[in-house]
Amino acid sequence: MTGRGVVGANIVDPKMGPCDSCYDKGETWKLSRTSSRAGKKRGKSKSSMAMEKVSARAGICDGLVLEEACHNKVEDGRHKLKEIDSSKLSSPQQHRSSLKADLEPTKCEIEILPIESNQVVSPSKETEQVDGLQLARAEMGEVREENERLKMLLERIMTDYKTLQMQFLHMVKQDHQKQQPAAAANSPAIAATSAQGPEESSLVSLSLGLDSGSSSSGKYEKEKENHLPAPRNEDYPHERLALSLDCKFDAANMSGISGVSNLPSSTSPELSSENHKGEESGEIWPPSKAHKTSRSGDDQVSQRNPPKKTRVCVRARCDAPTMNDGCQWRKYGQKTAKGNPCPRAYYRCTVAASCPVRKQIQRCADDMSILLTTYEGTHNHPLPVSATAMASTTSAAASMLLSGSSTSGSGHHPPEVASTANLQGLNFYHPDPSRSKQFYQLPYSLPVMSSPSNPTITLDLTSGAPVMSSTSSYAHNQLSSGANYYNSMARYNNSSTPSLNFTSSETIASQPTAWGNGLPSFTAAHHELFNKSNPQESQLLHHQLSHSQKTNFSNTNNPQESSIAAATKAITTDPNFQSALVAALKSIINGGGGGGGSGTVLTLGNYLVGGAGAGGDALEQKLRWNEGLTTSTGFLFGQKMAPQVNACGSSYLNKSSTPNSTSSHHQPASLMLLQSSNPIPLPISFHKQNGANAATSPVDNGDRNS
DNA sequence: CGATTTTGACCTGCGC
DNA sequence: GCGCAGGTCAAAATCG
Repeated sequence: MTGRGVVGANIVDPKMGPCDSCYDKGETWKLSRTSSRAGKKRGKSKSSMAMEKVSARAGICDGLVLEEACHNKVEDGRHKLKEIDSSKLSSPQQHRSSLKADLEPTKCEIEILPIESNQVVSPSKETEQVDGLQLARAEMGEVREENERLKMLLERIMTDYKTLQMQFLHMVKQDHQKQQPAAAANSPAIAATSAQGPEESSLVSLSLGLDSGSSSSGKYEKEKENHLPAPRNEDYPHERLALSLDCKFDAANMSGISGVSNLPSSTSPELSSENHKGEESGEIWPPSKAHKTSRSGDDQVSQRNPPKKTRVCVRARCDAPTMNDGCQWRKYGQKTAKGNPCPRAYYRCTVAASCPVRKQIQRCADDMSILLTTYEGTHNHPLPVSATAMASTTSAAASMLLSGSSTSGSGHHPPEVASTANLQGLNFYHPDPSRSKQFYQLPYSLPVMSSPSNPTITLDLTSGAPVMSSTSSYAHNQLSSGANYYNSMARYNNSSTPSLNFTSSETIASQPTAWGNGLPSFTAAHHELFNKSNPQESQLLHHQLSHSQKTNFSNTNNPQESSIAAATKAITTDPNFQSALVAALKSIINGGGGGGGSGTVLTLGNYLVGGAGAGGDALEQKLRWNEGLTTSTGFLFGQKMAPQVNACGSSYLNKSSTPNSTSSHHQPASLMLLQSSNPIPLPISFHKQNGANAATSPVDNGDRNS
């Protein structure tokens, strides 16, 4: 659910496909004319491997159209491998011909064959060829693994697609049912025994005014992914509600209902807000902007950029003027907002000229060390790797916002009940009750939504701040004020924690309307992490945790403790899990760090591991597991840290300061992997240490803009 | 010199 | 209708 846009950006990169493809093709043809046979074969196998990858990716990008082709490739490769193995390859010539048949595209084969037929094989060359064969085999193995991974990805996408399809069909069915009001309204028994089956019927009857199909399907999807047994019917009320995570679907449903568009489901805040806004779908941006853009053509804009209303506010401790989220931003305005001495800066994304994403940055009035970054919109371009974490996070948060609004349906919960949640280990809440108008308020039924102009959801990333997502916390915080806000959060954290992280099984008891039993919640959380790593590692992690949770969950009276114990056990005792997690972390660091050169420190709770200059290997070496570590969920985000404690020393806070003066103090990045446990959160965070080249790292160079 | 930031003016929505 | 506040624009200033 999270980071759909991000994933899409990575996979459906319009630049990547063609470029790679062309390059690979060129390499293939060039290598086909070289004299070194082994090299030729290696080159060819690589190029063909790359071509296969490209074609497989293209299959994904085309929305599974080429799924069958990918399957065929995989099967074909397997078949050929078997042939190679079974033939025993009596001679080098046979080796070559077999490999050629396996590895080379037919085009290249035509060129090579004449050369081969005229060649006399010497003993030295023979060994060379054997080496080449071994290399080729290894490469084939890589190709096969890659194909397997792609296959898995395709399967997952197919699952999503099927789920979507089911939901769509269900919606259509519901529409039909609505058109027969007499039968539907007067005979609930009929509905309960409809062809949808007992599960879905129960879902319908238990619905809080929402389309049930989407959630149920989404639930099953999650169940599938978790390899969990199908839940019992009596669990469905919880699970039904827990499905608020599947906001994409709800959003899609809503869009269908409102007739806004036929766009596929998306987690994009714009789309969601569009759905919320209904007939206001033509509006893109705050009024003034919308008016101006409408002058240049409403239709164009509305098609290209859905309206942006949903906001995601990231609240993080950051002494630097801005939080590095990986994107490039250009400041276009600054305003002193009422009630906050610190001015608010307005940025727009400059990665793409037409990108509608904007953000606002402002210091928290109560705590100058806290930076409030409000994102609005979704990037319409491929994102830098370093930007995907934050993008996916905000997207997920926006999704949660929307899902909350959709699942609340005809809900009767007080606003504070719905206004706090925890997504992927993040804390969502209204940071300032006095300004609640601006912040996330769940509309209680779709048709009569009292949607604020800019519904905002806040992610509390203030490291060290307690997890606060409970109703009581918020209620209390509404009574609290100012600097005591977080203290009150800490105090009330223990009472009930309907958070989404997998430690919060207590949710069931304390707030059944929140997030269900925690297992799927944890899945949603750690998927974020897993998806950034090797899928196999992801699966391993996934399996380990799921299994541990399943095992311990039933044996403990306190589900929360059991979850914690399960995770702890999985983390601390299982070397596979550790290695997988290390690999995942390495993947994140290498792929998403974005800031070159500086060291990486892994923190588990208060436990520092790694050090300056620590790369992946160093991380792996130094990774140790803190006994106090109770959970590990998978949220990632980029954050800028600065050693200099100068809360308001940013250029936009102090005119006298210059970008140089601020950027030179930046630390390249901080990756926060969190999450926390109850009662005391133990964030797992990566801190890019202030290396000598920090100031010249790519991240730092971009900081000036962000 | 181009890109970016600053900053005052302007526009719009909303509450009274 | 008026004033306020949020948001944006665009010319000037600044930076690399």
